[in-house]
Amino acid sequence: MIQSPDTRTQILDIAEHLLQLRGFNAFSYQDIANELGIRKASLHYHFPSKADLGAALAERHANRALAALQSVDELNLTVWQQLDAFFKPFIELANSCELMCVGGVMASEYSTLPPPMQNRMKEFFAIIHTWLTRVLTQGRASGQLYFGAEPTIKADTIIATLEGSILIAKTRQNADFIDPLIQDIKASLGG
Amino acid sequence: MIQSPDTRTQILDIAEHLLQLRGFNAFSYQDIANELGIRKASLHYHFPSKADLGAALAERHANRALAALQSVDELNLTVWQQLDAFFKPFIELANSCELMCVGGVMASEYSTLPPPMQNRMKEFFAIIHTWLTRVLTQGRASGQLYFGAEPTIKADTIIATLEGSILIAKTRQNADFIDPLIQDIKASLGG
DNA sequence: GTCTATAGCGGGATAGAC
DNA sequence: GTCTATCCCGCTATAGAC
Repeated sequence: MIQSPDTRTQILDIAEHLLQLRGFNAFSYQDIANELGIRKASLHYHFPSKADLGAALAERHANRALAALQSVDELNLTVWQQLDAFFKPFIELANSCELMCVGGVMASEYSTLPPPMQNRMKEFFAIIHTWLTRVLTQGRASGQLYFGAEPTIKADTIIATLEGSILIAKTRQNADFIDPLIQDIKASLGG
Repeated sequence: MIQSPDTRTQILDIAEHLLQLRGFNAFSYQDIANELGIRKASLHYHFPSKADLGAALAERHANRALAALQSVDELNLTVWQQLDAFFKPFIELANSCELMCVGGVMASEYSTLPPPMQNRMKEFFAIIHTWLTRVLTQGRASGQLYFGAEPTIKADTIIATLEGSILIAKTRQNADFIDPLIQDIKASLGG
């Protein structure tokens, strides 16, 4: 049975979409209120300040990433399936040609964000980097992956490439390059 | 003999720095005026609207990139030296741990930018992609580079990785990873 | 070309009724 | 929890003196 999400969750969902579309500094409580169909003053009941809203967004995003990667771990997938699961959300964002990664947009606005948002954003990147480094390390040890660099560096390269691909898709309003680019990443891992 | 740049150029220089530090939507005419030591109203004499200023910034950046790459072409460098020259500005931005690439920050704010800025930003990326694709194509044809993907895709991968690296450095406030990451990119080209 | 002064808008945020 | 009403602020932009 599906119950409509509570108001707080709906606010977070709308805010997250606006964050990915425009960035944190370029959407307002008014924008959220318009979409949700309530008055902007009411939003302050749920999130007293925009910094509180931003911190909640960043925290939810880090928590979701951690949970999603732990779910992947529980599925007994092959290394290549694990990597595909990791790539998937980035590929979807690139294919949209308009949405930013929540982590990426917070990184690009870093210096203007309230400190709690900055810290949660760092957590997000630490989570995905740790996970990917571990998968790369295990994959190479088991002989399923072949690459020269240190796993921690390879993880940085891959995450940078995925984040950058989302930007490139926006600059071009076209994501035809994304599938062959993913193949290129896999080739660099011996795939 | 060094003459101090004209006011218009000084405005562009200050605005560019603020753009790289905070993004286009997060700096104001007041910020520029404070740094330049004149009143914000005076800025409108040089750039009637902020959209005009943004368009001038984006155009100058595209022109500079084109000129810089043409200069590299005239130096009779080896392919690897050409690539190093290409990587250099991205590496410097990553090492700053706080400045964004002008192109990258415009890409991340794309949907909120005035159309002339969007178009100049696309030009910038087209310029660097065209140049890098050509160098990769020639380098492989001459046997100096070895890689499997299409040169146009390899160029996308490299540009995405460089743009993403700048983001990663900001998330970590540390760029120790950047040199080995560059080595990893070179390794993917047979270096 | 730079100044003062100000218009006009939209932002985040609060008070208090319901 | 949501409303109306309001406050204060900073923003872009303009008018007109110098």
